[in-house]
Amino acid sequence: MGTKLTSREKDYSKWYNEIVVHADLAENSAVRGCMVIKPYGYAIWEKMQAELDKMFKATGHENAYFPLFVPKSLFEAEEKNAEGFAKECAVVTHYRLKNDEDKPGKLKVDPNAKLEEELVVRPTSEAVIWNTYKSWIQSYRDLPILINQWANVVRWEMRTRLFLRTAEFLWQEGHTAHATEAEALEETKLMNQVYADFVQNYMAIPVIQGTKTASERFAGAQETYCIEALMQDGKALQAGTSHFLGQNFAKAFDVKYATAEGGLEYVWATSWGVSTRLIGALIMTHSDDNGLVLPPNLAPIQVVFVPIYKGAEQQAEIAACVEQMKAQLEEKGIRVKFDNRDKFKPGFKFNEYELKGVPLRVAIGPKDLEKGTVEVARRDTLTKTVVAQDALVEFITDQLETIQGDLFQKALAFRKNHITEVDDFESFKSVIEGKGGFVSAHWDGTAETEEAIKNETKATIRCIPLEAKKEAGHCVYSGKPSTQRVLFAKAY
RNA sequence: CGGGGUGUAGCGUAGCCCGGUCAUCGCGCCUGCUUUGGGAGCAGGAGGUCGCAGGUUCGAAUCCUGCCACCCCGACCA
Repeated sequence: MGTKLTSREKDYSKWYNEIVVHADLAENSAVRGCMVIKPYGYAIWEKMQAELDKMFKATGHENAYFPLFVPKSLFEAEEKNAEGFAKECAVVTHYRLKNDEDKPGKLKVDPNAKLEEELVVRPTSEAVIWNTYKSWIQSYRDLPILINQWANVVRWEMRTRLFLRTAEFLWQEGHTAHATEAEALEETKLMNQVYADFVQNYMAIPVIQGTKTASERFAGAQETYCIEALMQDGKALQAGTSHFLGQNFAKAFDVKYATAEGGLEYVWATSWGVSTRLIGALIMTHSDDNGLVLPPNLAPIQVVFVPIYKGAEQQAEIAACVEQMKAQLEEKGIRVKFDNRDKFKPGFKFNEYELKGVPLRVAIGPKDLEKGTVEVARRDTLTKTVVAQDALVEFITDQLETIQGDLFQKALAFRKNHITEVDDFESFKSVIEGKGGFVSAHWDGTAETEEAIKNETKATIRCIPLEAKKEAGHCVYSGKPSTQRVLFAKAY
């Protein structure tokens, strides 16, 4: 606390970091590239987990847990997947330390404790899971398998950033096995839709659903569906992916099932995941220079009461009044905090909860006690309204819903303003460099063009939107014919 | 791994070019009094091997050498 946030225009990255740190969400740990998620940040993640978990269960999935370590031989079984992740794997080579004879009090790796086979710390779990599925699947009666796991994974990224790209991160990964291609494809699309619903309805972040180009696809996937969000600085963020894995993993791990007709077939696979990166998306979508702005559906605290008083007697009087209102709100399922700490002044608390993004703040002092009112302040608009105490529950219920909707609409309007249709490469470059956001343009469908554009502009194809209308056009780079527009942007 | 930069109290920093009361300031922390409707004021106080190891010098935070760590840009990326 105590720091005024830097302006976004000057230094977006610093602005983001300050919100994360000062809003008490997370900080860098002593371990390179890793982050400590602090209680308030974790509470947001828990809320996200709870809502996602409900949605997974509602679509027929169950939770399970698989090991952190992947023996190298399993890891390399699916070649494309292994190749894609090889450069960022942490590897366990030994299982014991011993005293260092040369440096008293220090330890060293015991060379005699070298593992026969190295263990890869999972960057994703397809390999261990498919190796397990092999023993679970014999018949069509065993299918489908619809499993999700909540876990941590490690990807040894060169450059890290709190929430957006940490060396270790928390996520969920769904791994399903199906008898038919059509069913697996349906599952892939279903989970893409679940993600879109969650991110839009709970996080109030508008997303574009689409598929990835071959070069941006998940390593080992035949098709990657994604949701792409747009941050306030005009850069795109991949918010969640759902992969159709075809029979790649079934073949790599030899997972076959007996069909009803007596044949033997490889099973079809999907995997899908979202991570703590979503918290990063939340921050960069809604926050302002006063700090975090949380959508009511996810806020760990939806309403905070701040008392204003002189002396213990008045404090007690106000506390009694607040407790009553608090109970009424909690009865409606609203998450309420009463900050009755005597060590901090009201002004300090006002700023603190703004920094933390609590959607509504209720201030109550002697004047209110007299008149039977309270002052309600909205975090997103920073506006204040005086409300009668007996109308408070209704007012707050209504406001929470309004804020949720307004946040989404505001972000949606911003995104609409930042999707620019472009038909020539000069405009393409100037939009990417200047205004930012998504550029909707024709593309000839080749990896070469995609690569060339990336090299010249740093913009990548974020997705081929599911809802793109078919229209004849010419590739913005090569001039070759194209049938639909795709979305380009600079991305995180 | 290529290119650039930085390491001074819990955090953020001044000083370094030009060696000499230089260890500076802000936030935070502790104590006391006054305060409490938008980040309180005053007074007092605690806290530092100036990244590490050498070297030059009468004298090094400052100059030289070597390490180490971190940050930024690139390649990679949920």
